[in-house]
Amino acid sequence: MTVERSAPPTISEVAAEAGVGRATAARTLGGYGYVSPELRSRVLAAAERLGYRANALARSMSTGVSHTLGVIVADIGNPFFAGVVRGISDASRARGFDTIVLSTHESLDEEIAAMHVLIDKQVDGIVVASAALGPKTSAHIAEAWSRGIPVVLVDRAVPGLELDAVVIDNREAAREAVTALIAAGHRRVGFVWGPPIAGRPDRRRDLVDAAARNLWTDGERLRGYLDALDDAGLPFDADLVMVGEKTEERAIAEVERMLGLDDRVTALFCTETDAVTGALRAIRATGFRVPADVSLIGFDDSSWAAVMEPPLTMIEQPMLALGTRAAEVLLALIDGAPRSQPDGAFRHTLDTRLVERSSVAPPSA
Amino acid sequence: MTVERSAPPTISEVAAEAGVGRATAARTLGGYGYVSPELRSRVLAAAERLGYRANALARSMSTGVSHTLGVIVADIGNPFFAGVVRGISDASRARGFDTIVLSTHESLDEEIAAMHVLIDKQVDGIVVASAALGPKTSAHIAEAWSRGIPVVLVDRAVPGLELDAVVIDNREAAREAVTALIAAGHRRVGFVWGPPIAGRPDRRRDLVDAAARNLWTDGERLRGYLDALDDAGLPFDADLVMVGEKTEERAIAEVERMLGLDDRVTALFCTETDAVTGALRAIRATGFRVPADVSLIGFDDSSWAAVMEPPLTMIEQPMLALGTRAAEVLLALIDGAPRSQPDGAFRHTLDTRLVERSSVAPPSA
DNA sequence: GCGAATGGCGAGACCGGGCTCTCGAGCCCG
DNA sequence: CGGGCTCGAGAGCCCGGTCTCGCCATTCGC
Repeated sequence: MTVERSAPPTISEVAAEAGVGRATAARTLGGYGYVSPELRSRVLAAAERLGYRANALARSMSTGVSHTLGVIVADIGNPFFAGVVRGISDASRARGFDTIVLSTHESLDEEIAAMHVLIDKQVDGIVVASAALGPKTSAHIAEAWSRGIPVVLVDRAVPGLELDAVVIDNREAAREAVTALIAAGHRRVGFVWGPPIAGRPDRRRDLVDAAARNLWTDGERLRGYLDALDDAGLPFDADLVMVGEKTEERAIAEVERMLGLDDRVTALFCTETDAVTGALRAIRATGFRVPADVSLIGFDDSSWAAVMEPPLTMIEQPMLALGTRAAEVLLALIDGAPRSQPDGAFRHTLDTRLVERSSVAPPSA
Repeated sequence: MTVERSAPPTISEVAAEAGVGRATAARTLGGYGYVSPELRSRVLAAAERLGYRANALARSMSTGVSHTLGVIVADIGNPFFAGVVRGISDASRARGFDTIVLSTHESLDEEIAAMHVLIDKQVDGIVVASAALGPKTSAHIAEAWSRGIPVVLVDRAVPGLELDAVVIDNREAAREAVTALIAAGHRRVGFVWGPPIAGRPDRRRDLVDAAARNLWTDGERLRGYLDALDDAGLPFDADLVMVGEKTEERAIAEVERMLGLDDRVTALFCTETDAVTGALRAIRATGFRVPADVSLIGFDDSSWAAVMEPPLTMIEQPMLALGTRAAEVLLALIDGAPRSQPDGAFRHTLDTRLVERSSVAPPSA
C-alpha cells in the first residue's frame, strides 16, 4: 500500500479553493455566524473535495475548551477500574467529550504527575480515584481546582477534601457482609485483606488509626468489619486480620495461618477479587471446603463467581454506574452548576448489593 | 474550600515578571536554545512564583506534535482490552506519550467516528483493535495513514490491509487446544462460540466463507478448530458449533443443546471468557460434571480459572505484551522507522500458552 | 585601533482556528 | 434622490506557545 501523505488542508486552503474569504469558510465549517446558502454550499463542496477536517487543537486554543476529560485511576488493567472508565467514557462520549486515561500504579507521585499532564493538556475536567489520604497529600487536586478545572472523585473519597465524590458505602457494605457471616453462626471471621500498612497492630485502636492514615476504601471496609463485630458483641482478634502488602501470595499464607489457628477462622470476608482467589487457594490447600468448613463472602462480583463450585456470595459494586455518575457530576460542574452543598452532600453514594449464593453456611460444629 | 480561580499565567507574564523578553522565557521554560545562567534562574524563579505550567495545546500547535497516542478498542470495560490498554498506556507513558482511549462497542460506525476524533485531536499515532473485515471496510484506517498518522493494529488483523499488526496466532492456539481435547480421546468436540453470523450454515464451506466475512479473531479460532478436526480425520458436524449472537444466555442454550444430542458432545472449546462461563452453567444445569462427563478448554486465562473446581485448562493470552508491543511498534513508526517489510512481515505474532490444569480428561465411555 | 567574529537576547512571524468589527452593497422610505 | 438600515463578507487580532532572524555588545585578530 503506497500511501501518499500530504499536509492536511487548513481552513485557508478550503477558503481559497472555494473562492471565499477565510472568515466565511471558518463560519461555515465552524457552524457559527451567518453565511449565505450560496457560499455555504461552495465552501462545503471545497472542504469535501480537499478532505478538510478541523484541527481540534487549534480550535481549543481559541475557544479555551478542549472537550476532553481526564481520568486518573490506579490501574486501567484492573477490571474494576476498567468498568468505571467504561462508564465515564460512555457517558462523556454521549456528551461529546473524549477521555484521556492515566494509570498511577497506586503511586501518589505518579498521580501528581498525571494531574499535571492533564492540566497541561487543558482538559475541561478530571475524574480521579485518588490515592491521596487527606488534605495534606491532595494539594495536586486543589491545584487543578485553583486553575479552574473541576475535579470529581470516584470510588475513593479523600477525607477532609470537600469535593464531589461518587462512591459506594464501603463501610456499610462490609458491615452487611460480615453481619451475614455472623448471622449464619460464625464467631471467628477473618478479614482479608486490609490497608497495606507495615506490621500488624495488636491493638484494635492502633489498627484503626493506621487504617485512617491509609487508602480510604481499605479503611472503610475494615471499619465495616469492626462495626459488624461490635454489633454482634464479638471480640476483636488481631490474629484474624490480614494487613500489609496486598498480594495473592501473602493472602494464601495469611489465610492458611488463620485456618491453622487453634481457634481457627470459620468464615472469611475478602475485600477484593485477588483476596478471594487467594483465600480460595489457601482453603483448598489446607483441605477445607466451602462452605462446609469455611464460609466466604467477597467484594467485586463477576461472572466467574457465579460459576464457582459452590457459587460465591459476593458484594456487587456498580462499576459502570460509578463511572457514568462521576461523568455526569463532572459535566454538570463544567456546565457551571454550583457545587454540591457542604455538610456531606458532596458524597454521591451508590448502592451495592449482596448477591447471596452458596458460599455461606453455618459453621461445622 | 474557597478556591480562587485566576487565569493561568502565560509565558509572557512570566517574562514580564522576570523582566526579560518573551523569547528568553520561552527558551528557558521550553528547554531549547541558549539562555545565560543569570537570566535562566530569574525566569525559573518567576515561573515558580507564578505557578507557571506550559500549555501543551499551544505547544502542540506550533510543533505539530501532540505526544498523544490514540487507542480504539471495542470495549475498554472488557478485561482483555483493559489489559491491552494498560500495556499500551505503560509503554507509551514511559516514552512521554499519553493515551486517549475510545470504545466502539464493536460498531464499525463508532470506530470510524473514533478515528476522526483522533485525527482531529492531532494524535501522533493510533493503535486500533479494528472491527473492519477487509480493505473495503477499512477506509478510515487508510485515511489516518494518508494524513500522516501511523496506525498499528492490535489483537485483530485486517485481511488485506498491509499494516503492522500485533497479534497472537488465534488459529494455531485454537488448533492446539482442540488437538489437546482430541488427544484425550474426544471425537465430539463442541465449538463455543463463533462469528456472530446469522443462521447456522450446515455445510462446512459455507461456514468458513461466512467466517471469512466476519471478525478476524473469531474466524481464525474457528479455522483452528476445523484444522484440528482435519488433523485427526474427524468429521465436521454443524450441530457442534455455535455461531450467531455472542451472549452468555445463548451459549447456555446452545451448549445444553449440544449436550442433549443423541451423539452428545463430550468436550467443549470456548473462545472467550463469557463462552466459558456460559458453558459451565449449561454443564451444571444438565447435571454433567467437568471433566468426568465433559472436558473443557477456554480462551483468556484469569486468576479465577485457576481456583475453579476443577481448575480450568485455559489458553493464556499475553494481554499486556500485546499492548506494550503495539505501542513500541507504533512509537518506532512515529520516530520514522521504515515500515515492516511486505510479505507477511507486517505481523508481529506473540506467543500464547496452553495452561494445562484439570478440566480435560478422557471421555467417560 | 578598527573591522570582524562571536555571543546573548528579543522582536516578530507562524501554527490553525474563533470571533469582532468594519466596510460595502442593497433596500426601504420619506 | 438621498439618508438610514440591514445584511453579508472579509480583514485582522487573539489564543500561547516555537523558532528564525537580526541587533547590539563584547571580544578577538591583525
